[in-house]
Order: sequence, then structure tokens, then C-alpha cells
Amino acid sequence: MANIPHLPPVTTRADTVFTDLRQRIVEGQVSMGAKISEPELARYYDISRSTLRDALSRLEGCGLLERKANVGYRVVTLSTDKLLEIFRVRESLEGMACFLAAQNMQSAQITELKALLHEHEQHESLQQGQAYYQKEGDLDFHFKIVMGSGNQLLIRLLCEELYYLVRMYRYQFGMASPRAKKAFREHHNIIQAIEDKDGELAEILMRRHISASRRNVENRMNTL
Amino acid sequence: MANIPHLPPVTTRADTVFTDLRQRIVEGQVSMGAKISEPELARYYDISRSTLRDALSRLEGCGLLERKANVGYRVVTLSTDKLLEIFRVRESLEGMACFLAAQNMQSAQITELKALLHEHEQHESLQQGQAYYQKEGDLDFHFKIVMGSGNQLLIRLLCEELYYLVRMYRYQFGMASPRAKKAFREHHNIIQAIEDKDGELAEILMRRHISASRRNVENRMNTL
DNA sequence: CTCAATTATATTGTCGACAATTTAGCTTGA
DNA sequence: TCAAGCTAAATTGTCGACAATATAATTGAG
Repeated sequence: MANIPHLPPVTTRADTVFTDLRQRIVEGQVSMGAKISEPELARYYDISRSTLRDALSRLEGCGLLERKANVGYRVVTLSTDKLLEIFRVRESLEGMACFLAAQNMQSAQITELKALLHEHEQHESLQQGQAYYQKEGDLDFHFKIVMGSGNQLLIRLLCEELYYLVRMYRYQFGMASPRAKKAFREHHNIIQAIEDKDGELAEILMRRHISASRRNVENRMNTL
Repeated sequence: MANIPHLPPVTTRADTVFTDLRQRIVEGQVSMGAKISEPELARYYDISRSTLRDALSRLEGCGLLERKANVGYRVVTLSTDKLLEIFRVRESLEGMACFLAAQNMQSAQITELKALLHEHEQHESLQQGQAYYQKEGDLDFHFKIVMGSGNQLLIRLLCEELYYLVRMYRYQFGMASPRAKKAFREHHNIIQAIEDKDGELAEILMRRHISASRRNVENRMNTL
């Protein structure tokens, strides 16, 4: 019994709501810190509370919602402190991802990665292109490297959990940093190390790259 | 309105089941890879399926259960590959935790940590003490360091998610390695670096410590 | 007898309702 | 006027039932 190519991904109502609500939280259409009213949201999506709660509990697993017994769910409240915590975790996890990517990434994947960076360089001159890069493009790059690590646990922790939080910060704190140009150069060097299969260097470069972003936020915090 | 000291933690039926089932999965009383029959488990705990599903979805968030739409939950199936993936993640995350602990740990906490290690050294000579150390004691040590990092995200990822998986491996693969004595020495050196507030050294030592365990598993795997 | 199709069974997904708890509003007293 | 206690409303936790889907058993064709 051969598999039908691209068989329709089995998706349940809760899945749909989960994905949609996640997007809305990330983009700030549901304000951060906001209390989730289960009856209201259930009416909004025209589903029962049980189905909604299924979706909500998964959002909690992603760290986008917080729950207190007998009180309910709230959208997570972002803060500079939490952002700095995320940077520390990214620094360690993505450093490891880079190390593993240097060992495991296929040449086809590396080519893809180069193409992505090149494409971003095209957009760089454009003002709105830079905005796009800050929001999504940069994470695409990091995403591809994590995928290249081949470590399923790393992929889950970063791509399916942390990155949604990171995107939420970018959308809602909208940090158009002056690091865009430096970041391009750093990305380029990281790819080079991966291509050279120099895992140790790749890890160091990635850690510096993320560490620089963290310090950038720390400095901005201190001056304001 | 002063808080009543140690106000009874608000706990729901789903909370209780979550905690109990987690314990049973970790200890292997529910076999790994086993299909979860919602009706059966609900009867076992004498709760409704809705309540049970609340607990199950949280177990999924911990990585102890896997879910497939319209098919249901299964206990995660452990494998050597997955164990090695966990080691990579622990190496990076706990390395960072150690680095931060060297900066943030209070002297009282450090004293506690020393006491714990000393206590373990007492048990070391006993055969069953060693078994205990392999199962729980070692993780207690790592747990305390992660707590000392002060990074809430790190704490969540390691103490509330990964460590349950690690304990599950230890219970069910029961690896009484010959590394016990070396591990003591390594723990000792890690504490020293933390006490000296030498974060970089502490991180390196922790990464080596975990990396050695990983290689130990890899070697065993190759010889068998 | 084997394999495919079909039917029957069991399981998951979804729903609406009730109970328990929390929150908001009101009353009362100082 | 304000605070504390009480009452009412709303929200979450829990339940059992039905619908949709997947798994198992049965039947039938070759």
C-alpha cells in the first residue's frame, strides 16, 4: 500500500486553532500579558471550550501562555530580563547546533544556506528589506543551521519553542538594531566554518554572534 | 493582606494525575513505547477523559509522551540515539548554567552544594549507595547548579523537562557505569571553579564532565 | 489459501452542561 | 470615606455523551 504523495496532513480543529492563535500572539494581535477568556475565545473560533483548551495547553508548552490553577491562562509578559535569559540559552544551544551542523550538514543544505544569505544581501540596501531581515530573515538563517544539526531535540527546543518567543520579541519590541551589517558578515563567517567542517570554530563564531546581540540589548537597556 | 505562610498549593485533579503518571512513566511502571488508552487510564485514576487529557497534554510538553492526531498518545520510546542527543543538549545548556552559577550562586548555596557532594562521598563505598548515586544523587548535584544559575528559562528546560527524561533513561537502561569515582572528582573541581567565580573554567569542566558520560555511552554502544 | 474490500468495534475528537473556585459588586459598620 | 464581610456573577475544572476517525474482524473474490 504505497503512500499517496503529499497525503493531506491530518489536522484537527485544535491544531488549526493552535497554529492560528500562536501566530496572533507572536504578532501581538493578542496583547502580551492579556488574560485569556476561554468562553470568549471559544466563541471567536466557534469551537467548544474543550477543543480550545487542548490548543491552549499546547501553547503553554511553547512558553507563549502561562497558566495558574483555577485562574486561567495569560499571554506571557515579555521583559528585558527574560529576553536576556533567552539570549543565554540561544548562545549555548545554537552554539552546539552550529558545532553539529559543521559535522552533519549536507553540501546541498550548505548551498541553500548560502543562497539564503545572498538573497538577504540583496534586500539589505532597501530600508524595509532591513526591517524584514530583522523580523524574519535573520531567524530563517538560524533556523536552517539548527535543522542542519540533525539533532531532533535541539530542533524541537529551538525551532518549535524558543524561536516563536524570539519572533514575538521582534514583533513587539521591534528592535531595528544597527547590527544588521555586522550580522551579515558574521553569518558569512559562520557558513564558511561550517563548509570547512570546522565545528569548534563554527560554535565559537555562533556564540559570539548571539552574545553580541545580547550585549547590544544590555547596552541599550542601560542607556535608556 | 499578608500571605498565610505555606498556603496549601492549589492543586487540581489533573495536577495530581500529571505528577503521578510522570513518576510512573519515569520508573517504567508504564512501559516505554506503550500506547496510552484514555478510557482505561481514566478508569484507573477514576477521573473523566477530559481531566486525563489535560494531564496527558502536559506530559507531552515534557517530552514523555508523543501524540499523533486521531491515534493518541504513546509513551516515548527511548533509544541510544536519543540519549546521545540529550547529552549534546545537556552539554551546552549545563555548561551555560555552570557559567552563570559561577556568577550568581550565593555562598549559602555553594555550601549546600559542597555538603551534598560530601554526603554522596559517604555513600560511595556502599554498593547500593553507588546505585543510588547513579540514579538520583548525580542529578541532584546538576539540579542544584542549574538552580544556582538563576536563569528561569534554563531551569524550566532542564529541571522541569529534560531531567525527567534523563531519570527515565537511568531507571530503565540502568547504566551503572564505572565512572562513579571519576565523576566525584569532576564534581569537586566544578564546585571549586564556581567558588572561585571562574565561570569560564566552570563551563569547560561541566562540558567535559557531560561529554565524558556521552563518550562512555558511545563506547559501550560500539563494543556491544 | 491469500489478499482485498467491507463491516464492526474501539478510540479519539468535539460538544454542551454542571460543579467548584475565583473575581467583582454590594452591603454594612466603624 | 474606607475596610471588611457577604452576595452575586463569571470563570475554570470536571463530567458524560455523541460524532469522526482509526483499528480489528469478517467476508468474499480470485
